[in-house]
Amino acid sequence: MNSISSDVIRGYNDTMILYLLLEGPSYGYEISKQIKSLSQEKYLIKETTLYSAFTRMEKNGYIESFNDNTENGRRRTYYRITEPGRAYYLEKCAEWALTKEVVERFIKEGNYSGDNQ
Amino acid sequence: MNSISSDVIRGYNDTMILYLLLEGPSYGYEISKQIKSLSQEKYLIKETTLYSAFTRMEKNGYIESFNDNTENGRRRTYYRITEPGRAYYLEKCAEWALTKEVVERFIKEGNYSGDNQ
DNA sequence: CTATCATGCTATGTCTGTCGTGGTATTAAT
DNA sequence: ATTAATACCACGACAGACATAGCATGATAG
Repeated sequence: MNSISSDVIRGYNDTMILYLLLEGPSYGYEISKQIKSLSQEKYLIKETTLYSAFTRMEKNGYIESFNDNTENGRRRTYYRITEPGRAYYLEKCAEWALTKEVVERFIKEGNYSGDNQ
Repeated sequence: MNSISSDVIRGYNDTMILYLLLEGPSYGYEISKQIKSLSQEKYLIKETTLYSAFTRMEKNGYIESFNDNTENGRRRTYYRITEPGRAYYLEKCAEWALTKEVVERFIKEGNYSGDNQ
């Protein structure tokens, strides 16, 4: 047990992406690297999962795409978070608090001795 | 926000069911009532979700079904947890700890002032 | 005795998010 | 030239959750 299976974190991919977009516009490859490092390699989002999340969230109005026309490097699609996106993110944070509370009533703690790190 | 959407808790239905089975054999209707009350009405598992979880987990060897032949009330299918089921449950608990740790790096706490239930 | 409600379970098909596979294209380094 | 890292996308498969619908028993009320 050193990484997270996808159907456990399912439903929080969008939240993680939006969190990173709160700090400013970004694009696919960068987001995936940030998720990797912020999670300390414990969660690696799949490319297809990421890009389909972009598509879905843009359709839902949570993010907007645009192109960087300073135009020195590679072609990229940038995304920025919208106001509905911020609201959605906050909802998900509240929902997380509830979920955590509920799930933990069904979890037995202990006996995985605190691994350092 | 007073209930939990399903794809958030997806991946923990099995864990919740197994937790309840740790205390002894049980059956569908009872489990659903217990999930409701233990979660303080915050999560209501759908019947079809519950019974398909039973089927899946029995196929995976995490639970076993049997009939109560004291036979005074309705026909029920009871389930008991197996050894692999216990092991699986403990794995999920460990995974939960990891998941929680990761997800919380992407969550902004605060500003949902503790609503009194 | 029949209607109704709570209990208890199952069959069938749909939907959604994740992901495997495979492909395209640009840039930088060897 | 070739390779690796970057950057993205199309397509289809799959699994879990769920809507809908149905069946059957037992208890309670009229």
